[in-house]
Amino acid sequence: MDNTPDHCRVATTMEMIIGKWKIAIMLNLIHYGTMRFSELRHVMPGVTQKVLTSQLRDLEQEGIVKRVVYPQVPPKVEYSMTEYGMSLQTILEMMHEWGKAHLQRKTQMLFSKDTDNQNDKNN
Amino acid sequence: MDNTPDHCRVATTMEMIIGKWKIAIMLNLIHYGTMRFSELRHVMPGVTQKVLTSQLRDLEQEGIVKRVVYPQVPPKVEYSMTEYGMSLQTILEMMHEWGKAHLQRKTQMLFSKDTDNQNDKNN
DNA sequence: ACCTATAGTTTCTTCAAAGAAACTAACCAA
DNA sequence: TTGGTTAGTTTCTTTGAAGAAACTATAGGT
Repeated sequence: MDNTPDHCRVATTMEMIIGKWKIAIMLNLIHYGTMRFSELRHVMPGVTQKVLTSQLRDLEQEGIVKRVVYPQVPPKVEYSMTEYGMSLQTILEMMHEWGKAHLQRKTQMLFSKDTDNQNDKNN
Repeated sequence: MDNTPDHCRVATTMEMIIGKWKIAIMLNLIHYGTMRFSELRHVMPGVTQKVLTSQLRDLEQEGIVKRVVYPQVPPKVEYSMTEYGMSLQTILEMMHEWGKAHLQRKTQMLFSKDTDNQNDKNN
């Protein structure tokens, strides 16, 4: 009675955090501690500068990621998880584990499909 | 060295599961056990039939949701989490909790912004 | 003959997120 | 003065997801 419309809003909240590359960014920052912009780009080839920037801005605005600019030339900007952001660590790592297992499961299902007809022959 | 490109793929996997309404669907199914199509629609006003159907199909295809059709007129179709889907329960509930707290935090920040200037007066 | 209920499907439209590619700023080194 | 480095921004295009609204199938009731 008080938990029903809840579900919707919570999902909405999670979406802010889950945007194509945000999980990957956070996992990398948790793993490496602190990273420069170019390092993030390096461990995540496939994301464009524009998108990476905007995802980082989003996370920063939510208080999950901290951005530190060093006034140098060439520029140096370091990103890291805030303490608040770290409250997501367990969830993110569970997602990571679950996702890995899920991929394995799907791969297995592809193989077992091929051998499905000859099921008891091969074992 | 073996965990870097990983992050990308895992995020990709999670995306399949996180699509606008999927978290809400799963949380509801976990909470209520088994639900008819119309019941899902009822607890999630705001989602159209088309979208609800397609999200359910996705979840079904991933082996997370089970769909049971009763050959009746008018039709009766029941949805529930599979055992495999239930392996997401902990993650989903943690997301639920975290999301709730996150919303509260943001609400608080809105209020505290108003009173920020008079900070030590009020306490 | 018509209405109702349930669980969809179909078609058309809209919109935001994402991608590609080029451009910028600032300073240093050769 | 040309080039290199880093961390972006800008512009334009593409794509996919989602929404709105109407249509479908089927049987039982009146």
